[in-house]
Amino acid sequence: MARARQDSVDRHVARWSGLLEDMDPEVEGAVTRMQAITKRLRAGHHASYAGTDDTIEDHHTLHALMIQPYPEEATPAQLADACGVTRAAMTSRLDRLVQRGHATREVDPVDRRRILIRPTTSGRTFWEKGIEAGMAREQAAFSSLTAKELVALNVLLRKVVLHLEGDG
Amino acid sequence: MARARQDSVDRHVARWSGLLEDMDPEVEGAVTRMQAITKRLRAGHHASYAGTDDTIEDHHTLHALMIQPYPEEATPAQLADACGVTRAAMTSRLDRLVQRGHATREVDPVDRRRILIRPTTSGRTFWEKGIEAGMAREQAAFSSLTAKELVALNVLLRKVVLHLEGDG
DNA sequence: AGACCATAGTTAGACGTCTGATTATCTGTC
DNA sequence: GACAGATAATCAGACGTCTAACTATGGTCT
Repeated sequence: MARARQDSVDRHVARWSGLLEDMDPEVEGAVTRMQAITKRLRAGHHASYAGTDDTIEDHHTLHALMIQPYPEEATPAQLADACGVTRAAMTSRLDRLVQRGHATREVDPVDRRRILIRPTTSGRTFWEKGIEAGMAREQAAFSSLTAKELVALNVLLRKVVLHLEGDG
Repeated sequence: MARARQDSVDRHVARWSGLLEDMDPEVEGAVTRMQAITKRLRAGHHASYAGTDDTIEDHHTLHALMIQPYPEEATPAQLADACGVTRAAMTSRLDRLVQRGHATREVDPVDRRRILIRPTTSGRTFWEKGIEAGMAREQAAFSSLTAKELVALNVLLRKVVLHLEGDG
């Protein structure tokens, strides 16, 4: 039976597992690997916008807008929740998005405290191009897993996420 | 056979999988779940230092210092690599660490361009206390998985990491 | 020795996010 | 109708990181 090769995380965990007797190497390995994978993906996404006026944050905001139940309209608060950032952060994200012509701000005539954000044609084009490239990078990152392994991975991750979400 | 319950990621992926025909829901699910898990862990670590003068970054820096091959001595460049931040960022991290009495800066007498960082007694205490609490949070996050499942998870993640590391 | 390039650390300025305060609008109650 | 409290968005100030430029020291080659 072929023993799997060691990755950098195995070496990392081995180095300090001796110092800490109550450490679970499998937990530390899982945490460290997930951090490494997500960090790598984030760096890849970010790098793909280098040299342009747009950023990965712009794209993420626009993505949240496009997949809303009403895809042509959302409030800053909804987008902030969808993106997992504060409303203050969303304000400055929207400043950029509007300034670059990817979205519009409009006061809600029904409730004038609210602002309605809508994508422009330019915004939709930007989103579509970016989403394809982003998915390609993510699929490349997981190309070493078979379809079955990918399903198994999600079964395990889903258990963790459900637990973190409070077991509902 | 019991169908696993849906988590928020299932709903998230389902909502926009209709809009994008060339999306792989399993890849998107794995990416989104890993991001959710690491983000939650990061928030937990960060929150555990709220109300103190120390930060999770201080602790991470000190951790890198403690697990170096020569655990009582490292250069800023080594720590920056170990922490995955730039040297500029490490400079300001070390400013804080030294100012708070957790580490010392010393010019290397052999190569006077280099600075040697060493932990103080206070730094070691801070590291030990934090590492225990941090591991407890991580183990709690993965407590819904059995030991076998945790191993299986790492087998899958290791394949991904090895691939990202260039297959060596 | 002197010129040249590489290396280690720091500094300067920008960016994105955060917390907490502020302004404007809506809702419910007297 | 007026007032108190809730809600939506924004603003102000701080923090941590980044890139790029800068200073100081070490190594190499003629």
